[in-house]
Amino acid sequence: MALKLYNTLTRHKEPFETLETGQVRVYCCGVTVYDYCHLGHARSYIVWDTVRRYLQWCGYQVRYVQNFTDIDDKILNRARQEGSTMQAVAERFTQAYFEDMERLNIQQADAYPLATHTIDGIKRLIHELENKGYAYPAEGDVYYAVRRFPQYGKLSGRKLEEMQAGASGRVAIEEPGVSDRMSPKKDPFDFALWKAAKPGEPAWESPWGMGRPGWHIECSAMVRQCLGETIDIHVGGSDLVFPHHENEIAQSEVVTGKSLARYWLHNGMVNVGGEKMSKSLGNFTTIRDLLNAPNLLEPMVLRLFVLQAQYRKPIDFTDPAIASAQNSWLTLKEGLLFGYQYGEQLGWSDRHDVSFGDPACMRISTSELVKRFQIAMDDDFNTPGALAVLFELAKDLRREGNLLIHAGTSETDSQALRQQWQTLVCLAQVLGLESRPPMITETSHAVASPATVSGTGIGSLSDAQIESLVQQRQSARQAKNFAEGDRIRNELQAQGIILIDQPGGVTRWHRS
RNA sequence: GGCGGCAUGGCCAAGUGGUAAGGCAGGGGCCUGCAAAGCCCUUACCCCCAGUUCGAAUCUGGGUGCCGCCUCCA
Repeated sequence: MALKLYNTLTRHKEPFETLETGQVRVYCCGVTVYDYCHLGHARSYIVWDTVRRYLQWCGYQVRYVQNFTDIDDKILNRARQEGSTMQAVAERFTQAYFEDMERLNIQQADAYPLATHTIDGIKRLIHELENKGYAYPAEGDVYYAVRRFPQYGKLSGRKLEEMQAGASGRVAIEEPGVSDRMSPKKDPFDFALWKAAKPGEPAWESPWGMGRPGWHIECSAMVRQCLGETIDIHVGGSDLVFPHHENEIAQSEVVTGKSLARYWLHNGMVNVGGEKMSKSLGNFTTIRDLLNAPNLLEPMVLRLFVLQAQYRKPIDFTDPAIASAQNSWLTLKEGLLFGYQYGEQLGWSDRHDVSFGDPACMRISTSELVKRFQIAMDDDFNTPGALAVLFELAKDLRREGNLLIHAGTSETDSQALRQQWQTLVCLAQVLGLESRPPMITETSHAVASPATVSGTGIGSLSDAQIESLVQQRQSARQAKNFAEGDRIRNELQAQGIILIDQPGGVTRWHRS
């Protein structure tokens, strides 16, 4: 049993080996903070959070670093539009990022370096590149001379000769007189390490004049500063493979003479109608738009939606897909809440302990199901396979719960059920899927002993009123007056009271 | 044009040589006055063609279709 990961660098699944025993250093490319995060971002960070959780569960000590790009043309444009400043825009959307991620149960990184706080490291790196002859200044900019680095293209598997500069259609092919400023690049594939400041833009002093860093260089500087010269895992969206990660490698490896990362992992895109969700296409939905009114989607639905596909494959964001995930989550949630709902009835004496329901305090056996979960996750984080295990546990628990509600008892051993529940809670937590009751009160047994249930909802019937109506219905039914009996049941149902007729003429009830 | 990826039931999705996990949605039956719950049953020629093999969704070759990247990107 050993973890294997698909490494973009080699295009193979490889056994995972750490640089230092028991320690994993991970760098994740973060967002440019100029707008709210959309579902593409959600997927990426849910996936990497799950990878991190799994590594932790396997016993690794994980150091996880993720940057914020807080200087960029898009941020400046937004600031200009709003009559605001780059810093204000960046801070606002950084805050929004944290809010969104917290809802999705994404653990905080160990460090969040900012581009604007890494200027010294960036300048040092550029300087070293310049000294080694890989960077050249031009009109206040500094460029990386891509053709000097023979290994350029090793991550994305391309050769400069085979690429068609400008094929994406986004870069104006430079023709004399067309652009207002001819690029001073010596080669179209060269990229900017440092950009000369335009009037009025934030700028830092440097040996090349007032300016600001290019995009790619910040990650090279941050990895080096926060994690060291070689890290275990570098992750990000598959759209970053080229040129961003390729450029990071070119920058870092020339300076250090060492590999930047052992494993490169890339997540697949979120599609809409078969096309990539992106800002430029305008087909994006922000995380908050999906989770806030009017959708009021539980954040775990989004998490589940993402984890139901293998992380490298594209997923299609559609209404039916979300509806399906929503129902799936309901099933899982019922299982996760099982202990809270039925623990008392099953005689779990520690139900009111603070640690009840805390996965950290649970001990799960190495059952067949846990092994299956592990085998799935060990295979390049096969979360759909892992989820199949969770569903088996949850569905089983749901069945037991139904039997407890409807029959009042279950054949299954209480401790066996407890083991199942704890296994589910623990494994679900590895995937970041969690649910706890909104509040636990002494009187919140939703089932089993109606007399102790307190009706607190506005306009709800008291227990005595309910009992009385149930009695009336019993009488009607005994008199074969089923119309009246059904009328009373419907009336109660409208108030959220569910009646269950049992063999022997006993009617149980509970609030839904 | 170059590089890479994908194609499995109504929808989603695992599975990389031995005869198809799981989720969602549906159908039928038992039980029940009706419900609820439970139980049982139920839907796949794995894009096409050729090949290798005792045996292929899984390997090889050739098609077809879709997607991503080729300096904004998660």
